[in-house]
Amino acid sequence: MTQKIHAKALVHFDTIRRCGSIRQAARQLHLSSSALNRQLLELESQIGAPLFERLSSGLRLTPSGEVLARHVIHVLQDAQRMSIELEALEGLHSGHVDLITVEALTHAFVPDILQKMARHYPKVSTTVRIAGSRKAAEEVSGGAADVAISFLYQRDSALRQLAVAPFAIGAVVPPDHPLASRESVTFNQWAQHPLVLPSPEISIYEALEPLLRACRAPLQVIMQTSSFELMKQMAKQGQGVAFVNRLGIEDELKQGTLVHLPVKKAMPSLLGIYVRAGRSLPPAIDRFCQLAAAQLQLRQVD
Amino acid sequence: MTQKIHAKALVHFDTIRRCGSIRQAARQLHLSSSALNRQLLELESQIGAPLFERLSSGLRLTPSGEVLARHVIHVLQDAQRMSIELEALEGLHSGHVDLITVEALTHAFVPDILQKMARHYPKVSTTVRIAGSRKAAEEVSGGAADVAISFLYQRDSALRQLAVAPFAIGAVVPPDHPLASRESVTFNQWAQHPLVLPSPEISIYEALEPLLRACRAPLQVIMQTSSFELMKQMAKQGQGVAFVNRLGIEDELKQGTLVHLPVKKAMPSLLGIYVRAGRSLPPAIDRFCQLAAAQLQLRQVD
DNA sequence: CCGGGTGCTGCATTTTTTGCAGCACTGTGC
DNA sequence: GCACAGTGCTGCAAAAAATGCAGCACCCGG
Repeated sequence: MTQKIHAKALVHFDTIRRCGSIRQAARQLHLSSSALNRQLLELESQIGAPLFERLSSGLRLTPSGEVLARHVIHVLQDAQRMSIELEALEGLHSGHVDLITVEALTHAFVPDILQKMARHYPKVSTTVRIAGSRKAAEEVSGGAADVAISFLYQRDSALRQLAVAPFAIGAVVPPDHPLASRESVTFNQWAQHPLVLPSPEISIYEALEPLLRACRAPLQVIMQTSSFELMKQMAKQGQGVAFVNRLGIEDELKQGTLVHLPVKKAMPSLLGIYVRAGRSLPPAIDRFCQLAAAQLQLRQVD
Repeated sequence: MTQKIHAKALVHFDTIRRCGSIRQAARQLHLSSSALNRQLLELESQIGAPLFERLSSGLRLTPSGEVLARHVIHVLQDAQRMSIELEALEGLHSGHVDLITVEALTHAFVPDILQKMARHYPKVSTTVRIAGSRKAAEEVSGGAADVAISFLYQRDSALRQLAVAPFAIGAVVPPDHPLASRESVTFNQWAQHPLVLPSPEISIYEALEPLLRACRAPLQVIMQTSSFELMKQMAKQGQGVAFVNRLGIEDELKQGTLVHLPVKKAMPSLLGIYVRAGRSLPPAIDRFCQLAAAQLQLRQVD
């Protein structure tokens, strides 16, 4: 992304122009259409002339709009050029990212991000701490870490969510498990088997808890742990059924040593990237977040 | 002035660069130094590098700062160019200014502005209404007029003050008046003579009122009027002493038919240019205000 | 005539910007 | 040597701006 030096209204105008529609641009910019509309009206008032013709199907540039559009394009392009110039000068040849995340992401998700980070910005150093999902969020809102990549259910006004993606929670068992071939299984059916449950520090606990309460049959809980790795190993050895999302067991799924069977009616995990609200991100952290968001989108679709 | 399309921070950065000092730039921009300082810090945080070296006597650009400065200069220059292009297109070939002002300014101040306006922007139409100073302000805050050029003592949060200048209030008499040759005269001395006083609608009343209350001698008020012209004529004919500021009697002062003797301890009149607060000005009104502000500065110094 | 698309607006809320007052520091002149 | 005027910077509270929600009017294709 180009520098965020320039007035939002200009970038927004540019987006509206490209989309040909306010509402569509709003979706692309993660803004409400009303906010965007008002920015456009304000801009037109400043210019003193309408920038778009309002057609029933959207917008088309007026002559004045084209003049402004040219200017904005020049400005944003030159900003991009300057951005590169600044980076070459010193921008991303220094900097540090203090990341805090959860154990489940240490197997693939976070290493992948770090690899890309190291490739693009080798001079940026990184520290990674592991914590429970809520604890990770607290560290960021308290300023003790720059970025959290964590599963959170409730929004926190002290945090800004840069990206999110849902990941279905499923039962995890070896492929030879009796229920492994079923298309879908309800939680009550799993409840008959030995269970490996997360302890409350782990976010999945929150998603599972309503199901556990609703389940009237006696549960055979053979272990409750905050260690994702331990849950996974227990599942792998067939000692019990664990409940997690895809992330962190993707190798095993590919190798066929585990199968992941989505649990009906379970809230999906919400993996998000969080920074402290109201903070302007230094370039190193900004780039890190962009890479992380890209990685998130990548994992979500495949 | 160039378009106000761009982020304030950029224009402010440019001003800081030219001034070489935050506090000086703040004065020039009519901002507090703290606000400006924070904008600079925020900008540096966005860029990820300091833009100025802090010397004890001010600021000097760093290499990163020079890169940004170049970009900003390009942007602002191109904005200027675009501005002209837009005006040529349609900007100031239409538009209307709804002005409300006070009688005293109809002799020279407002006509001068209107003349310049007509010369620079012949297609912009203007309406001018006359009212008492407070009434004029109300019309603007209520949206019934675009601009007020008026004397106001108390600030109104519904109004934005684009410019102000103080004008000393003085006694106005023909040159052959007994006290005309005095260097300075106290209000009490004037009180012995026949007085022509303003009525409360006129702002000068507010400035005079404390002096009138403080004056224990019996006053010989031969007339109280809201008509500036009437006060002036009464003074000219020697029927009584009027109290006004220089504006509106400048012709007579130049011709020598009246003299203006500042009254000690009288609050000066505060002539200001006002628009509704929180409003973004259409180009025509914006230009009008700029011309008016320039005229204000012109009259103030000479 | 319905449903989904558009731009737009009033209102309450959140977020950002601003000014005031005051701190620490640095040269300058007496 | 020491007050003094100048600098940049910061905590806090008030002012201002941006935003989202819900809902309006409109238009077009089924």
